[in-house]
Amino acid sequence: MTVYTPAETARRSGFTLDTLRYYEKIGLLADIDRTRGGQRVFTDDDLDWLSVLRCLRDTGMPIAQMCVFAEMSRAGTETETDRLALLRDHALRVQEQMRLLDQQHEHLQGKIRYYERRVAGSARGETREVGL
Amino acid sequence: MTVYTPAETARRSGFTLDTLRYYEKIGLLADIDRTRGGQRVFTDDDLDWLSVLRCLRDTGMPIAQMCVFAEMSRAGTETETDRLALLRDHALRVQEQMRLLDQQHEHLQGKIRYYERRVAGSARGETREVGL
DNA sequence: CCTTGACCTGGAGCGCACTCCAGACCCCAG
DNA sequence: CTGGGGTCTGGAGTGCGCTCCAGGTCAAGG
Repeated sequence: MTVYTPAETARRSGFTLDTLRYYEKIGLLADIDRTRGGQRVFTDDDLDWLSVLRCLRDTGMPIAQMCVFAEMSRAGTETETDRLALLRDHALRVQEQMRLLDQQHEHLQGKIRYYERRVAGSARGETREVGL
Repeated sequence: MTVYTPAETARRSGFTLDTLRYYEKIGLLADIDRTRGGQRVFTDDDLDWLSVLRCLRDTGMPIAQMCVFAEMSRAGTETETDRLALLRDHALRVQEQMRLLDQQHEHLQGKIRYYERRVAGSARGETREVGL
């Protein structure tokens, strides 16, 4: 069974070491193995869990809710329907986020085209900007 | 020419009144008209500009960079190529953001399907979770 | 053994983007 | 003309998610 040093785990997960320690402190990461001396030892399972945390974080879930999810994951199989509900709920918000991002990206592209026309125009000595 | 009260502008732009004042204070909003008494009066042009700010904000541009863009927009036509460059640059980041969000949304859907199988399974008395 | 770089803890500090507040002023419906 | 809700300013405060630090311990190569 492969294990990883803190630094290696940071590298692989994309979280800083400080963030990993922080996540453990607030209960997002539980039961991390230690050496006799007290240094953390991460496993592949830990990396898998970290990839879930990264997914939730990158999709904008607040840490408080991640803690709820982590807590439920520790609790046992009877929380699975709740976990499912939480994830479905979150997925809806993510979809809304994607919709908005797409829409604003369109707006941005429109602005860019506007400036492209202006810049091309001014090369030919044309004039002033008005509004959007 | 239509004008709007602060409250109406807040409603239409989706920013709070406090945020509008904050934006004016830091220079994202300049030359806002006032009544004799000193109260703000917003125009359609202001609303257009606010929709640009909203676009940039919603796509994750830091306020500092929005200030740069606002500054350039005030400066005159000779900054237009720079404005274009800034927006193109930002659009690239937005595309990367969309790519990541899409990918993590996939990950999330995978998790959801996993729990759907588990929940369906446990209804038939099956057993324990392992890993992802 | 010794060095030296990685790692530990608890707790303070930070950067961002607002958000709230006190105390005063404005303005319009009645 | 008055009442009350909307708005003003300057400045302090908030919440989030880390990030940094001091002062010490650990562990692997030479």
